[in-house]
Amino acid sequence: MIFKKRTHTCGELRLTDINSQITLNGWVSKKRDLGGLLFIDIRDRYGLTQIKIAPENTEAYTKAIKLGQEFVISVSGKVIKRESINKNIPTGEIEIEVSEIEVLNESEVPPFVIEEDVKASDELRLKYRYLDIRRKNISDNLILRSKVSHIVHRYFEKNNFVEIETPVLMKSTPEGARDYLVPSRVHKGKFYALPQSPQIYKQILMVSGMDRYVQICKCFRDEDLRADRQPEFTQIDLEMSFVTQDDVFEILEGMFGEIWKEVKGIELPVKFRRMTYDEAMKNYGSDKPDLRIRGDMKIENLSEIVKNSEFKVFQDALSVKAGVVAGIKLSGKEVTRKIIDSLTDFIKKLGFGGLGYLKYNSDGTVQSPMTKFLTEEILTGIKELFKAENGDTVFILSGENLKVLQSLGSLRLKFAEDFKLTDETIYEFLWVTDFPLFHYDEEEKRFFAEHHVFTMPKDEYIKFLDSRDKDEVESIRANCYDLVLNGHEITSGSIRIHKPDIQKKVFDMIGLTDEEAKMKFGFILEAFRYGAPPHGGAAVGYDRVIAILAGLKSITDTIAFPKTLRATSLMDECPSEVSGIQLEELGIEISKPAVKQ
RNA sequence: GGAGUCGUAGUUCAGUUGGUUAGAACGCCUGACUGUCACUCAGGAGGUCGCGAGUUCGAGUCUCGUCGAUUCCGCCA
Repeated sequence: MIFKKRTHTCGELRLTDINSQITLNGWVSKKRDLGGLLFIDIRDRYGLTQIKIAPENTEAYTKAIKLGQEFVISVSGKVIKRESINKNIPTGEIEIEVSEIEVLNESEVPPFVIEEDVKASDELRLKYRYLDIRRKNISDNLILRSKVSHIVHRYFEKNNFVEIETPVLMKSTPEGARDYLVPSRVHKGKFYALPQSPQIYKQILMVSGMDRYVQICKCFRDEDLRADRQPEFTQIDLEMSFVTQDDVFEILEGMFGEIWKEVKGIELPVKFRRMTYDEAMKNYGSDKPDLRIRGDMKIENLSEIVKNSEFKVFQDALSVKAGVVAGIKLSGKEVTRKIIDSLTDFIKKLGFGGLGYLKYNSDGTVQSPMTKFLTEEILTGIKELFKAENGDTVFILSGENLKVLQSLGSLRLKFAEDFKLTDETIYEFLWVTDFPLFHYDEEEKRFFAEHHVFTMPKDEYIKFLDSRDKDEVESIRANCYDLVLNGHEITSGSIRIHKPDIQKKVFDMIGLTDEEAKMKFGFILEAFRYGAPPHGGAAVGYDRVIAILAGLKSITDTIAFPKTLRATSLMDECPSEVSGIQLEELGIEISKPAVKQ
């Protein structure tokens, strides 16, 4: 098909282009028919330009009058100054006096109007994603994503990293998340797995001497989804040899520094704040604290102050070994009966009997259902600890340590949201370090690796690898770290075990026999026997980073073709059934679901 | 796997205590209008109230089931 190709995009013409003869290609966005004069906004991904068609130009006018929304057109004409300026768009000072118009393609009436402030539901937008992407709000995210990708590639090349592609069809390793499986036709009854991350390959590449590896890669996890979790997502995956934790931090700080500088024009600190996991849990009840919250709202431990209290709820909590009484202060907000009730509801859903509170009224009195159980000394102690002033409210929970801290952490976030205490204009990066290596699972009565089985314990804890005492084992801290941004985990990594004896002890701890270890991880263990260098790395949750840069709550709109929470694609309707022949070739039979009565 | 919210015109929504012919806005179609930019004005078409069952003289409205979207917990780095 021959057509007049564009000389400019729909976003670039300005006053300086006046009198130029130009051609634009794009979509009909809006038509304003004044009976005689006809104005049309023509759109492409660069912007919007108004074209003017006068009835005197009979041929162009007859064509133009019949144009519908989303028709694809080529218009040629002269750039002229507008009689009345539109300040809302960059091309608002000019318009095109059309001499010639060509319809390149017609369009059916779209199922929703393509405009920035779209009214359509997510469901409809996903079904017609190609129309959704015509909206600037979405296309800008994809363009941003591409820009960051270029920055990342450039940065790592400059830092002497090698970009290596690792297999998408790999061996299923049952540790961690559920794998997506791909049946093998050649080996009936056997399956490949799609990578949850290229973890094992990148460590083997370190054994190969590749030294500094990076890859922006797709990862897959067959788990239930959330707003910030898609079944397939993207990581910036990296691994380095002969490094310590600080070297990995430095490389990533540099990377985020460049991204923020180029995308946001913001200079990030050269080094990010750091906090240990234990500090984060103790102060914020979370391993990914949001540090943007005004007043910080740290959790305070009240166990010492109330230990002699006769209040039964506190006594019960403190009588068990891991029991604690702790609280959090909400400053200067009017806490009504209604708010207390809704907070109590919130806390009850987390498994508590109730929520204690001390409300310091403006007249100096203290309002609380607990005052009658607490002595003057205790009340003073609490008030002093929190530096509570009139108008503040202190909320108190008691029970098992971790649960109390996490729940106060949730409460902290809820306060931040309900009372708008978060400074949305800043970016708070934070390294959380020294994660526990293991946790004990009460149901399965065994230890599990907190991060993954190749994580190196910190030197001073290696002695506990032979212990089986729950407290001792759970006290082991690892060379394992997360990077947290505004309360979101955006990077996770560790220094890996490169010594076979330590690796064996870790396998022993999680109850993996030599034989099982060999079956699951044999190839990597074998590789490690041939001179594995000390190494470590991390993986950056790319979709989340883009979402934060774009100011989005969900990662969905950072992805061109995302899936729903039930892991389907509404546009192409996958997953879908396959033919009997396809199944037969794979040696697969579908078991019939039990008929419901 | 569990809990919540939502599902009514092409779209976004309203629809009272269960009661006659289910409404609005935008979009669409027709007509008028030569400086609009959310153009304006006049008229018109457009409905399996997600689907199925039940209660009832009568269901968009109540009950149960089911499907889909979404938020959270479990799960997941």
